Amino acid sequence: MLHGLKKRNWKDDQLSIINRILELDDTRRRLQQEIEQCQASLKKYATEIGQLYKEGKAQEAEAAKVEVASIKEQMKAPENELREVKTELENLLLEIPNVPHKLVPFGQSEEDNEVYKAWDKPLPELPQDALPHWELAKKYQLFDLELGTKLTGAGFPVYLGQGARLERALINYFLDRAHQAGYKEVSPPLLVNADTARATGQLPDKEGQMYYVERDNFYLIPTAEVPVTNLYRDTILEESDFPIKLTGYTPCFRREAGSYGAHVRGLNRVHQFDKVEIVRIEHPDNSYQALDEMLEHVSSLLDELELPYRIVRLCGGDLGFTSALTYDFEVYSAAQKRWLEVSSVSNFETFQSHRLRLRFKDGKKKRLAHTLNGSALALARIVAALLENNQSPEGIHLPKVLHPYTNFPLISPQTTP
RNA sequence: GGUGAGGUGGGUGAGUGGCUUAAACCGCCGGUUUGCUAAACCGGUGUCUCGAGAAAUCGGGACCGCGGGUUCGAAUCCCGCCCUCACCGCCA
Repeated sequence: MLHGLKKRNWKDDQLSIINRILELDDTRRRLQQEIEQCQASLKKYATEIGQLYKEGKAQEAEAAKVEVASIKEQMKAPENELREVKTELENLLLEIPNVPHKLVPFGQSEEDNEVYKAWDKPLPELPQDALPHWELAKKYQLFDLELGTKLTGAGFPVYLGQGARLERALINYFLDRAHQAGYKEVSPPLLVNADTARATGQLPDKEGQMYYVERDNFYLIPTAEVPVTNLYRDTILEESDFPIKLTGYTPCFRREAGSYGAHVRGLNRVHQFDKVEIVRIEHPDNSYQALDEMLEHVSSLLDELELPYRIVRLCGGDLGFTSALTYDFEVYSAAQKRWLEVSSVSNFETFQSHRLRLRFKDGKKKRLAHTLNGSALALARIVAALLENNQSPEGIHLPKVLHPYTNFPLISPQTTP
């Protein structure tokens, strides 16, 4: 475990909190035993006193009460100490991220991520006058960022006409494909309470990333992962319930403080975007096979959309707090000449299920299940790449697989808006 | 938003201070009987946590929506909160 945490570039003083936790846990046990012993004798006295009163031995009962009072007095100190120890312990435990899987490479930042599956065909080349997607959006009136700013603020795009229809087409296409792959569709609430946000690990780590509705104490979901995975909070499954495969479309809301400039132009980074998520709850023995299946699923979507992509394995420095192993899918955006992250597929092992109290019966024992999820897919950047890579003098050609969904094969000024 | 009624185990549901170790019924698991199925009968049937043990298991503690309080003793009494249902108001 310590070796694993070093992959997250933990310094020695951070590692020492592990020792502190072990120490606190010992104290906790000792105090708990001490208190429970007292409780046991209090229980005995209570029945005894009841008995004595019934027999009319009031004097003896009074004597016993004095005894009880002294035990209670004696319990006070350990009780207070236990409360403190428990609080400190819980706070420390919430600070511990998931332990990276053995495949996770060492590294500081996304620079150190490992290309797991490269794009082995030539990358598309566009003519010199090729436009980035935010220019194309203006040209064909597909979405409008300034209108969004008027309604809300920066980072809330308004999709219009063919842009809005393309958005809807992609959602339906992704949902249908997930359905075909055996995922059960869920349409969850977009606001969740703090318990829900904590169980999937958004709280306390990503507090600042979520929009918060103070009046009702609700959080706007940053991803469908949160409500969908939480369907199984406080659940005990049978082994025969596996695998559990869920999918859901939701808008996702992210405050995304930080990072400005060209990289966040257009749809590259927005506060609200649409996403179809796939979630799996698996037997620990099968979770890595499930992860591979999810990679296959996402790959097949990108193949069908005819987008060039690569898969990278996140290094320790880039790995999310809750994840044990994450693969990112990056689509090549020809006009921007850069790779855009469009999907992130992760195995959380027992990290979330511990907080979810999501277990299954393994014979007589109960064990924590494994949870996984992945974007399949995130819309905004897919739209960006589709627009840029498929631009041509006559318009933007959409991949065949989308035609039944859009009812138009080409985006052009001539197409019905 | 207003008024009222409620929240008990997998389900229904009894339980107004100690006889509750939460009744009873249903469900589920095991067994007996029986050509098979069914029925009947018998036994078992929660979660968390601490300790002992190689394990089966055994022992302690907590848990009747959540959190406090009263009491020697709380499912039961008191206070706060959350939620559900019904009706009214508003409304896609």
